[in-house]
Amino acid sequence: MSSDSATSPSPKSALFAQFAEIAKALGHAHRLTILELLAQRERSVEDLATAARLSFANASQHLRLMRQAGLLLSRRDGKQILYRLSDPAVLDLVAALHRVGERNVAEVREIVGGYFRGRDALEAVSHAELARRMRDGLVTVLDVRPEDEFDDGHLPQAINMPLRKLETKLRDLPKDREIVAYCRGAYCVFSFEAVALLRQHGFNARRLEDGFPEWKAAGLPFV
Amino acid sequence: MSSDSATSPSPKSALFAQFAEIAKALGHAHRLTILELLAQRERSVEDLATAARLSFANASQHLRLMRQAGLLLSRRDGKQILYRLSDPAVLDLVAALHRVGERNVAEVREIVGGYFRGRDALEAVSHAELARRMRDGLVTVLDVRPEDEFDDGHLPQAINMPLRKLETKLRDLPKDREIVAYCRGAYCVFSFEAVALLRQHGFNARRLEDGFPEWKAAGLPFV
DNA sequence: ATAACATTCAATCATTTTATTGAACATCTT
DNA sequence: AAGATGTTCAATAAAATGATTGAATGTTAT
Repeated sequence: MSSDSATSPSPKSALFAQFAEIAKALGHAHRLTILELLAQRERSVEDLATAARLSFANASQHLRLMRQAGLLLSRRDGKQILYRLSDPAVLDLVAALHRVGERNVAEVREIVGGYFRGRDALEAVSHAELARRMRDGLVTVLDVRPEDEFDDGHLPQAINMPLRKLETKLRDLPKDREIVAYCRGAYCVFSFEAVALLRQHGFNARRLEDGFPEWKAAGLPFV
Repeated sequence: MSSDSATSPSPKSALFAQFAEIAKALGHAHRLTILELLAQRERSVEDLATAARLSFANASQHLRLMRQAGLLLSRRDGKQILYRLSDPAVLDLVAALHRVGERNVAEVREIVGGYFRGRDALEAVSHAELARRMRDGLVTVLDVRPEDEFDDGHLPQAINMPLRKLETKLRDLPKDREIVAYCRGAYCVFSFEAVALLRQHGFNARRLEDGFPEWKAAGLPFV
């Protein structure tokens, strides 16, 4: 029996309470959505609210909470308040969360295996592999995020075709080179949909395993 | 404006809801305490409840919640139910949580800088460094966790002296070799207290940066 | 100054969590 | 079979969280 186990008094409990606040701040689907959006780039409250389909005040509330927990920082730019991730470590934290889910939660495995993997018979490309193939000039890189996110930063030489416009622009893509489509992150549906559509039309397409934030975080070059 | 940002329907929201459940399961100081205990080894409900100073039913409730979230697994052994971490990825997740806190939460920096760092003027030893110094036979390794945790697994050649017994056993330790004390993890107070005590008595003592679970997770040998 | 705008704050209500209690269940011992 | 033990379950009360509303704040444009 480790009777003296919890004998340690305040400092550790205080720490753990703080860590718990951080975890709580991650503990809501809307907040995870907001984090994914902010992983792409700094955004205003209004912007985030509409993108995440939340009311203004509600988005503001979630943002404040995450800022207090240390996940976000904000700055004022004119009338707007712009939020951003406080630290790349936040991306790691979210990634760790994803990994635990994928490995240990049946529901997650089902969704990932069923919906995501089902649409994507071929293996996805890791960012390291994509970087190599880009150096060798072997691939066309397709960014299927919304235009504004593309404008704010994207992979070198990537072509931006938001999913909705993709079908009308297919003629601009090469049939003889492999196309790698990427998006916001591992669970962003855009790139899955894009690859499915491209394959239907006879293109040789694959998906980047993760997304733009991870590419950036890995220290790979971007524009 | 990325008006089509949240157009993606169910699968992603369902995923994020699942991930949020995992984060929620981390979002309570008591649960983080339980996780730290379980990082050492498998434990029964009763054991955990007393170690974490919780009522039986309350501990059971927290455990069930974490199991449902995928953080823990349980098995029956006779009358007892033994819980354990479901996956080393859970350790990574907790570590990522700590890192975000240390880097971005003022309160955490204060506690760590004030209490923990204050007691430990010298730099802590990383597990990689300790492994090297152990190979070279340069250090005495001191495990200051409770006896039962030591019995269930510890660093090779480590001597177990739970904090309460340390003062009475000082004569058994060498004054001419460096002593490295370790404990449950980075925020386990035992090793800080131990090093402080040892230094007071003229020993050359340092702390292992993290703890036994991290040593194990790094693939280093243990008994 | 005044108006318009972006965001936060405060108050509210519905919902979810937490801790406690005591009963119920499964397993072992006798 | 009966009792003891370890754990879970169900019910409850107190506390925290989430979403909505409308007012308040700080900024820019007129």
